Amino acid sequence: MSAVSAALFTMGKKITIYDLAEQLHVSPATVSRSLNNHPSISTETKTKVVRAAQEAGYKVNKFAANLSKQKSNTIGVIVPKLNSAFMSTILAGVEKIANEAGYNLIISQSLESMEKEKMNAHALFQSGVDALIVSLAYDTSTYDHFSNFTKVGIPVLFVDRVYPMENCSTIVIDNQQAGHDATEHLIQQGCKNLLHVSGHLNRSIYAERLQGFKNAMAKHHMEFTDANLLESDLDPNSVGELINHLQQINGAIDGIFVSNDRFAASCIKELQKLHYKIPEDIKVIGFNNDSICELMTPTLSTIDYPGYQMGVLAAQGVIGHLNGNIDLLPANSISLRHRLVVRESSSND
Amino acid sequence: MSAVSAALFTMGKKITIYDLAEQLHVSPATVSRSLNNHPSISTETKTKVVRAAQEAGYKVNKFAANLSKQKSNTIGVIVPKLNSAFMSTILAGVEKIANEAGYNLIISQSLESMEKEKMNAHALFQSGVDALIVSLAYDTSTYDHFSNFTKVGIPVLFVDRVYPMENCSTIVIDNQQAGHDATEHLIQQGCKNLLHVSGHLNRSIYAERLQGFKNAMAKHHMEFTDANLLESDLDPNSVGELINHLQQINGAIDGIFVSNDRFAASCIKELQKLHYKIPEDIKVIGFNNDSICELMTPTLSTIDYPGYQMGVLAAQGVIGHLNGNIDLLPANSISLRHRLVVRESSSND
DNA sequence: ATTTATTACGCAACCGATTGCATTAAATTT
DNA sequence: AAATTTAATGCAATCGGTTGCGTAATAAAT
Repeated sequence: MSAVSAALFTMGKKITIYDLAEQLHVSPATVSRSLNNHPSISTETKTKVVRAAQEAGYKVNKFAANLSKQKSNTIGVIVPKLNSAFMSTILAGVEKIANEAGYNLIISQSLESMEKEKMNAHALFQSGVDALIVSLAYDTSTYDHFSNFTKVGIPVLFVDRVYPMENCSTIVIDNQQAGHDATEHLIQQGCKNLLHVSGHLNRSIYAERLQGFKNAMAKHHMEFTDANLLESDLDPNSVGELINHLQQINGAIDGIFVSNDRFAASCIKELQKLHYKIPEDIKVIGFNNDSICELMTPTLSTIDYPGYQMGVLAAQGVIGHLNGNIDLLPANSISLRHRLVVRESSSND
Repeated sequence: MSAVSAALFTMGKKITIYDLAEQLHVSPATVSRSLNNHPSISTETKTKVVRAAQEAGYKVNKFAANLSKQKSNTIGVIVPKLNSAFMSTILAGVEKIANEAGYNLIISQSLESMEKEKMNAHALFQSGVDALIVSLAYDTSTYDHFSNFTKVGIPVLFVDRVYPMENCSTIVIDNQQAGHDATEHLIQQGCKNLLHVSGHLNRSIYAERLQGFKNAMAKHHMEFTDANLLESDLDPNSVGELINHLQQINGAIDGIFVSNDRFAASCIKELQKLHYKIPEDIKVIGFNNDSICELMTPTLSTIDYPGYQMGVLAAQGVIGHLNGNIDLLPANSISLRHRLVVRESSSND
């Protein structure tokens, strides 16, 4: 390292391509092209420039680069809640890929509110993200706040909590089949009187799981009535609703399919307090394969749900599209495989 | 909305201050100042400009604004893992405040590796973040990658997994006191033979908790030996080490203080498999007050740990500093209150 | 040796907003 | 009425890269 550049470096002075250009007696254009490995620059000058840049501790000014390229190298993400096991798993997958590809992530949470989701979407739009990955809030019912993006060609990709918008791909699992599998499992374990504890049915994932539940019942000649369904916000504080429901219908429920492991865990805990034996009296199956499943007593049967994979795919999808590589986004919907995981809470022995 | 601006709007054409300037027969400077509510612009023109901007669907180009202001309105965050209950809780707090204050968050995870942490730090530096919030990786042992920031005056704030760097504030709890409290609780419950399962001791939080553990033992005239300590990576797969340790020391451990609820849960589960009764044979206390504590059987005693608050404070700290409001950053260290939570896993009855 | 391709690089406009320094017009003071 | 403030706005440079187009120099073709 030369004395001069060492001095500049330690001084923390931000050096620009103009500085390099001057130092090397070439034009800023040449410096820029060299740094970006442009074909029309000789290998000789290229290496010269690159080395000088290194020595001088040169960093591109992203603002300037973004401005002229009209591209931010940033992906926006909106999730309902950051502090949810499942969502943070998706995020971990997204981050892994984005980071490897040199993309930044701007992450925001809607806190399950459409209003905040809108605000986040606008903020991200302003920030000039190159793509948007979204998992919808509970109560989102209009979707205009995403059309800003699609209108100007910014890809929007929905993950898990999806909505079928024009030109937007979705990454999901086959929730209906999964719901069916969970339900059929309970039936096969001998349950005669089923209950499905669902999330808000305006979110398609829950509606589809319910449909799977109904299908499985029908398949096994069981009649579905209101008594078989409890729609919940799946918040731990709402466990009381389950107990109320059980008392109201006054039927001996012997199998419960809960659309979420966390809430299933809370339910089991509460049922145990009321001296129900799980699985002897009531068999329970959850959804997600949260790490909590194996830590509970009894361990919780569930549907394994590839959150990390979904995140990975989402990131690969948008980045592949942006970079013009394998472009998954023309695909309307990508559905990942789920898996029934049988544990103690639904087993007979 | 005029026909012209409506047309522009639907066309998705990006309109600039120059467009507005032309349309209104004023200079771009006036438009810019009006939009930024600069005092030297008459109220009349201000409202005129603002309204026109609204109608035209004008959005500032952040790249350009960032470039000229040399400020990104973005805060960088590096956490060890996104998909950790505790970290995502911190993040939720950070996001809440940042979002309210109009700041974006660029989040990245080090995956407990110093190398990735370095790369993330550099990437964030490149991205021109205005501030950096960090929770350190397990194996981080050098800290130069943060001095780039401090050198050019970008505030760096450590949360939870901290390191005392020149000019960097930290947000923590009193880990030593907390470790002491947890330990003393076990002693008061009658435990005579303690074990502390710690995380890597090169992370100060774990070293401090261990110190608290030692202090409590000393206070109660118990001698600390190697048998009383198991250093672990706290990964669920490492539960075997605990069992090995118990067999090796061949002493009837009757109280375990685990430095992390998740791992405590795994330990309890494993101990139960080996027919230990918790709490009768062995009392256990964890750390964090993870939501899992209340879902386990037995419910897990722990130290309540204000993760969300830490996130909130971290964000408020850097933003307050950046905006020149209440500036917490001169404070070397901010310590939040912890709380002993006694549940079944450590109770006598 | 002359013409035609290639290669390597520089010029200068551009991306869109910000801001110090005039400048003009209106208001106030002397 | 002349001089001085004050208020409101415009000029033009600046932030740091990027990139279309032109050009000089060298190589290849005729």
